[in-house]
Amino acid sequence: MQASRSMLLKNIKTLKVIRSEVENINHIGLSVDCVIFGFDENKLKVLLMRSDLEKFQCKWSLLGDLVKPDEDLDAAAYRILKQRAGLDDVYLEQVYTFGKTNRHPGGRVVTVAYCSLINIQHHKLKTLANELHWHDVDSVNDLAFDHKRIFDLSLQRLQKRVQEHPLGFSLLPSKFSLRELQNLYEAILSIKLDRRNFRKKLFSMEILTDMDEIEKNVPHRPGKLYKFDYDKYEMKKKKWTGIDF
Amino acid sequence: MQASRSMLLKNIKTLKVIRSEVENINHIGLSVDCVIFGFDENKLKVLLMRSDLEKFQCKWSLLGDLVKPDEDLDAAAYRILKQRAGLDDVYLEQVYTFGKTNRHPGGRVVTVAYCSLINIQHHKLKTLANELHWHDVDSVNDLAFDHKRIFDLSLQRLQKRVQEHPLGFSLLPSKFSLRELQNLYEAILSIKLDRRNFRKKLFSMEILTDMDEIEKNVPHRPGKLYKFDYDKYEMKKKKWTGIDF
DNA sequence: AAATATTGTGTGTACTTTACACAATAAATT
DNA sequence: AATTTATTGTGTAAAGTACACACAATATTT
Repeated sequence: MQASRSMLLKNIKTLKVIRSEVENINHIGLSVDCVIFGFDENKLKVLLMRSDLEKFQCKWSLLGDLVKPDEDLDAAAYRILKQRAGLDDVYLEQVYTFGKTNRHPGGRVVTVAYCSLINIQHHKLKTLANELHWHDVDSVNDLAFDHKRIFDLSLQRLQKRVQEHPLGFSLLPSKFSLRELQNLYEAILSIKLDRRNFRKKLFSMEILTDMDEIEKNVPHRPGKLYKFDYDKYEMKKKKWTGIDF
Repeated sequence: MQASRSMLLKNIKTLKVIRSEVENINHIGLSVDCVIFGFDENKLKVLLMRSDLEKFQCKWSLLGDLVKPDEDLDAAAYRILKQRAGLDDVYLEQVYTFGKTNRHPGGRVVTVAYCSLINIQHHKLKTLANELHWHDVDSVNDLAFDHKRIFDLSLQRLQKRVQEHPLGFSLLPSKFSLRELQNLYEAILSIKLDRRNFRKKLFSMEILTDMDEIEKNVPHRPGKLYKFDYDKYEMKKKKWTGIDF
């Protein structure tokens, strides 16, 4: 044991050289990929970067990187978001872990997907090492690695979560009209909603505060502005019991 | 590059000896932990094993092991279940990945939790290396590592999933009475349900087939037996659209 | 002043959920 | 054989929720 420790110290340089080989043979790399959703021009968007791997150089990919050995998994996700896009103050949620042996061309890498919803106006992106771009979700198709699958699952998860929890509001300005809110749901869920029933539903939930302001710079009758009241939501939210399938 | 490869071959034994050190310093270990739920005597149960680590020798733990470098993540989960409990033919579902740096005393190990529901009668356990036991879920409290947290989250996930999908049936014999089914839901969700409304709900879903048989060996009027019809469920299942929070 | 685009509002119908009580039956006990 | 016990099987009314649907009011642009 003592012998092997001193040998380790002597071989440290050699180890560094051969580390990539060792990793491929004996170890599993761990990465995080972030699927960041935004909403702009009535469309749901996803933030993508240019892949840094040669093989995939021309393709877009999710915002990802390897997790460091002394870094909490969640912390890695926040670091990556900060490093790749300069994003701070966003809430990330773990989605799923992808672990096929052949999913990454550079060796065995298991990746944990995280996702977030941000207001594109409120978060200015800092482009650093990598090129960044907001893509329409319906035109995402040819991503690097297995990122299309990761993206698809994240979108599916978002569609479910947005129906069960008041997440949608974080994609909008803090004051919004009911039309903006309805457009948001229609975009995320790819459905058409009845305007009267949508309003009735939202008002009956009593989670919106009337700001006594109206929209500006619209070429038609302006709508009233509201904000989402989280406390009211906490009071009123459904408690789930019983079968529902 | 060629030099480093031959060096790798020469040092392979040394590398094996020092691997655990290297792992602690440079690498992240990856494991899978399985949370297996069962149902017996009207109680929800979870399958636990004795920890193999010394420090935790007296504690129970989830069924887990390291993922092999050339093994798909899902495959590792199925292998572990087979090796630890002799279980085959069960459906596993990924729950969450736990990645705090300090979660495992033996070094950096990130673990992916999987969960499953099985019928205790239909799957005979094979105790191999490790002692196994079915524990009542409400009396689970002092597990090894962070397994209590993993268990808690898995139970929470189960409670949600069982309300949205017809998973509960896999915990029962293929022919069951409505009382057994109701007991199951009451046990998983820790709630009391109205018997008449429960029956009405289930019948109105038209997912049960009447087997024209009755219970045996009950000290009271026996109930009719039914089976779950997956095809009917597929036809009838809810499609979710709209806001629901 | 007229045209345009969108806001704001109400009602009836169908369906779903909930609360609640009593007679029928098989087994076990006397 | 009669009684007790434990549980099955059944219906209805009231409250709430979901859905389909049309028209007048208003701010902006032409």
